[in-house]
Amino acid sequence: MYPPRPNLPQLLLDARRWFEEGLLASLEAAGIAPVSPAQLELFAVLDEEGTTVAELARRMGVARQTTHQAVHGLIASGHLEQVADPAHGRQRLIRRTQEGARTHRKALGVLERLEEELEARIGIDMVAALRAALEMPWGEPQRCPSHPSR
Amino acid sequence: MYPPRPNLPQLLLDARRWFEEGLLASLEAAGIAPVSPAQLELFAVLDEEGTTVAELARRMGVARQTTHQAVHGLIASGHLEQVADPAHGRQRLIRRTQEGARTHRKALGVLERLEEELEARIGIDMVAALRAALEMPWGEPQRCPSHPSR
DNA sequence: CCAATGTCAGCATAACTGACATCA
DNA sequence: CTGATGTCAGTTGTGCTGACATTG
Repeated sequence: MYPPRPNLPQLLLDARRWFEEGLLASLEAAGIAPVSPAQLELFAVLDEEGTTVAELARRMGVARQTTHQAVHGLIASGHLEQVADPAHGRQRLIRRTQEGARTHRKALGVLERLEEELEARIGIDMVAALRAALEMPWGEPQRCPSHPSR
Repeated sequence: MYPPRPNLPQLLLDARRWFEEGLLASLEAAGIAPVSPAQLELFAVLDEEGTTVAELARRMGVARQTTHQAVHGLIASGHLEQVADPAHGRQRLIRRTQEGARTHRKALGVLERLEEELEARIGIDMVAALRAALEMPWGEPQRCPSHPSR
């Protein structure tokens, strides 16, 4: 074994991949119109009433422009639509279309299944502990000085 | 709150970012020659004796070509070197240079610190539980049928 | 011949920054 | 004017696949 103790970032990435792969494979198998990982992440931060692009960007923690790109793709594929916000002239709300809602439900369902499957594999309390740790507020990623090289 | 219960892939990604950002910021602050995230991941799977590119690729779970790219960059920046494997003519072993070893140690040190910092913030047993859950063998990401749309 | 390896080249995705017009 | 927003454009990083020569 090369590292006596695998590093956390690596483990986190692997875990995320596990979900991503399962999700994409399942959606594809279900004949859902192809949706990219980034687009799926976008669905997760949507709400019913409709939201602005800038707000979505904040929720995802990425730049406005990045979100814009993903939204654009989903509008093109018919999952989202833009409607003018009656209250604020300049803003446009992003909402799911019927098809978007269908895909969204499907995706959420698959995630549920994957989580249950994981519970079956590593134990329900393991998953609960994982969730609990991840849901805690970690605070800012702080640059630690790391002064002595060892 | 938009989603009553944040989905795991999202949480995993956020957690990974927390480490990534802290690591990169710390290394930059320490005046280490710039290393990309992917290159850092590469360091994690290196060993002392030297390894082939193909082996590194397997350890990282990415394509041989992807690994080759990262290795190339690290050779260019003086962190790695290629030496011919005396035993197998066609293979070339990838090893750290002195500077590579220095950077590696530094990176590992920073990760330690970050993990300790996290323990201080969310509790040492939370982190232990996180590690435990992530280190379990999750098995294949399985495509779950998810037949009923609701 | 076959399989594994190292390598080059091209492509897709998703993040970023910069820039700019618009509107409250 | 200022600030937030929506949008276009360009760039970078990182993964992929395809292709091919080499070597055991």
